[in-house]
Amino acid sequence: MDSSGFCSPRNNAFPAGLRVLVVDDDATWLKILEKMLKKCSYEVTTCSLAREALDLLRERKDGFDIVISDVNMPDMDGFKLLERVGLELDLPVIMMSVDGETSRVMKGVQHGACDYLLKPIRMKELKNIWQHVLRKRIHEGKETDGDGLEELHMMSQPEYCNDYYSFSIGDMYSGKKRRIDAGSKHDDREYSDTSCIKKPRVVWTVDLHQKFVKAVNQTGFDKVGPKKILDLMVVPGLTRENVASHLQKYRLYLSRLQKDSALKDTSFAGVKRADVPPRDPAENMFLQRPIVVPQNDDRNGNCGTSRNESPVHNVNVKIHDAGIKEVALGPVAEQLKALTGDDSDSKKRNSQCLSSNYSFRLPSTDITLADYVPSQYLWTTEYPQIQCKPESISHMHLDNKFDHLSPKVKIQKNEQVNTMPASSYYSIGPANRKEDNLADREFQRIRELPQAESEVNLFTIQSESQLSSTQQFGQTPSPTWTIRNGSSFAGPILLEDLEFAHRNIRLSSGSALSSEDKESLNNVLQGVHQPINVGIHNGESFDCFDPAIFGAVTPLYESLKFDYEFQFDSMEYPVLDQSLFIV
DNA sequence: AGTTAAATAT
DNA sequence: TATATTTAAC
Repeated sequence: MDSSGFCSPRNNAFPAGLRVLVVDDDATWLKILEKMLKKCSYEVTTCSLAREALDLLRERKDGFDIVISDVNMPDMDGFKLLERVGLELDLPVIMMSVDGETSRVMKGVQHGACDYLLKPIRMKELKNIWQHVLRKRIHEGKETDGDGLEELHMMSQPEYCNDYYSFSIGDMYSGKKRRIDAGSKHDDREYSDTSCIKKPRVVWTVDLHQKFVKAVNQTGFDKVGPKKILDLMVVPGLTRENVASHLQKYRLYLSRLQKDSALKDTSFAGVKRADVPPRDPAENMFLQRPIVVPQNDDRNGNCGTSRNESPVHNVNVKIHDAGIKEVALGPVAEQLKALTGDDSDSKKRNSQCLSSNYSFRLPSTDITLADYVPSQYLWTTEYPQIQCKPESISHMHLDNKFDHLSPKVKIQKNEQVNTMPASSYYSIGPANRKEDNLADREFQRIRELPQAESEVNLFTIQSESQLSSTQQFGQTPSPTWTIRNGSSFAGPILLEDLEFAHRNIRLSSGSALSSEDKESLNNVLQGVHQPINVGIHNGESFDCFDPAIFGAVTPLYESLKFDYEFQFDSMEYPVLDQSLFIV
């Protein structure tokens, strides 16, 4: 009604401040509640004494919209206060206490409490208290038009204004206000029923996911829980449930990888993987490394899309001052087993199976990238950092000014293995160009190869560069890479396959390819469902960040493990889309 | 609180 | 239709 500020026209602007009076003798709780309520964009007044509260309410008759009061208070029973308020002011009152003793709750309700909250109180509970105000008004038939309703509706999506954080959940909501204009169509039931309040969906941007992974890594993979991650992430508005959900998905993705790799192992006749000395499971976290990408003009990290567009397109990527863009790398398949171990003593066993040596061998023929690269895995980042999912390829073509630099690679849509990121965006961009003689030589070689042969050599060459990379790491070079034709890949892990393929694509197109080369690449990558513009451009470097190698390179691994800001000298060790798991 | 699975939204 | 995310349930 008019008496309430939050409902009146003058308070049209969001966030509308529902005026809440909090009464609690416990100063700590008072503080906490105040903070939480303010986060909800409410106008908060606190009071440590029931009598004081009563006085305040009487004094400012129309100064509050709702009262939240603790049950146990020294000077006056919370129920009494409740009674008084109900009698004198007819304001909705929410009672709260630490215990949920039925009789108390009952009493509270009987005395007219519109709700009974148990401490600790969650944000979402507070967030929705406005409903009580509205409901009461509606029931009293005092609301006139839908004016107040719409305003209230907006409040269901409070913005968390916190200067401290670079972004808030509010920013991540897909269509922040998408529902508002549709408000007129909603019927009253939606507003009077608590269960109808829809929670804005959290969009797991690259940025957010990075935080997530970082948190996971900080704790230790086998120890993390949603709560811990949530705390570590420090993202206002994000809930434990959100994190739990993401974690679930993450694990699912990982286990899928594992399963696949296991399958491949089985079909891997003859060659057996040599187990490496077990390491601390805690070590077997996701490998994470920044992908360093030269940045052109897009410095704000919003790649190619504006806030208004579908959230999925809104990929946030951290950009360093130097104009470097980095994207978190996801997990390496090899290390997944630790995660998904379902048995009690999984730790021990995991530590053993985690880091195995890979020995691929391979026939160097009949390779079809299409067999190894599900379309979902295609990264589509291009120079002026444009990201899009496969379905949006056409857009990208339109947008990509550097289109001509990238060969059009067509990839066949594959089975749905490891499709963690159906709607994921890979930001695999070109790494900084640093002199890589080896790479140059290889490019050169590719260019010189006859077309037919070059197809085959894509892999061979890769294997060599791989080898050299390994050596750079001070590793014992891994055996020759081998790829079988057909659907069975000699390698142990799918992720690797993908990465491998990726690398090869990049390798093959990383240099200024001749038209023949492009053509041949197209031939290799045939079977097409959707034309994909693989974001490749000149100066791309090679990636040698391979699990096979990594598994054995403890030192390096260690150095990377927790260091996300670490400016990886990635020019040498280009990147892999471990960011596969970007949602 | 952590997980898992069902329900929804996109 | 397939996924991503939220809810509910264990």
